[in-house]
Amino acid sequence: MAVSSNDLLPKSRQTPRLTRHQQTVLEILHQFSQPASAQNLYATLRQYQLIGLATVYRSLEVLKLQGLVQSRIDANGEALYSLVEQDQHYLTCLKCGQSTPLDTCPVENLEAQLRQSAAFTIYYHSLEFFGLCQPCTLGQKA
Amino acid sequence: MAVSSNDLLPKSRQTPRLTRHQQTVLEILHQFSQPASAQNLYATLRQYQLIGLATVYRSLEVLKLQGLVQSRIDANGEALYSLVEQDQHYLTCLKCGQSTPLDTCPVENLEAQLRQSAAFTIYYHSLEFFGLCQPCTLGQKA
DNA sequence: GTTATTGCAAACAATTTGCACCCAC
DNA sequence: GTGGGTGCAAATTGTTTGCAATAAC
Repeated sequence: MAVSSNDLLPKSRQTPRLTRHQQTVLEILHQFSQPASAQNLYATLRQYQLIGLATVYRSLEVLKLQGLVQSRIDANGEALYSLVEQDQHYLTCLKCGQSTPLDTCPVENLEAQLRQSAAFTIYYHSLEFFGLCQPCTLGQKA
Repeated sequence: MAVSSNDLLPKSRQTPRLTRHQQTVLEILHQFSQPASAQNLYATLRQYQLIGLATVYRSLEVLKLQGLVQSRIDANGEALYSLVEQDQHYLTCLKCGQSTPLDTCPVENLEAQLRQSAAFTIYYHSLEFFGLCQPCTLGQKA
């Protein structure tokens, strides 16, 4: 575990006081290069320390409220969590459920614009295109 | 029920053969101006005909696969369904969970661009900004 | 007739909650 | 000591599935 969780805290917003568990959750998320489910995080965290599944959920909830962690729901209805620094732009197939990350972010301008407005404090955004991937369009998959 | 469900079918894609229930689901969704939960749709449909909750879910699943209906998960983890013609751009508060629709769509260009590529058939997209609304930023709510 | 669709009830699984215990300050 | 954080197990709840009855063609 090479990364100190302090490195993961944004300087801009008021530094929250995080518990040990919350910090470890951040660290694990940082080590994962992909969004992970709560159950997945739980299994991983268990290797390092005694922790309950409920605590994982509670920690993720706190971290989301801090704007440090974001989540999206995958094709199985399971929530996938990731650090807000990571991409949230996907092409998602309605049939096979596979999500392919997009490298372009076409909304940065609007986001900057919205940030100006005092009416809402933006932490992050999510953009997803839904449809059929090529194999599913051709009827090759379930 | 003034709207025939045939009016709700896009001419572009191959016309799917919809069951009576699936058609009624489309009609109800059309009457609702806002996204509705499956349970909500179920209650409404019950006023018109005998139908099971499972059938509502199964119908929505079929309609989603046709690209006629889209869903998103609200703050309570409940799926909200709507016709694809309707907006899918929100400002969502992480604290109180309220979603405010945006009127601008900054991604139409990219979507048109992506449609060119044969690698993915786009039905619709969803764009969501997450953060705190003004009352929650000021700590006035929960 | 054959096949897909349906309603109902039971099953499922992810998430949340109650509560006693423990730790930090 | 006091308040929040925690683990565990039970409860909750949206959604899915098994299956016999039914409708569609």
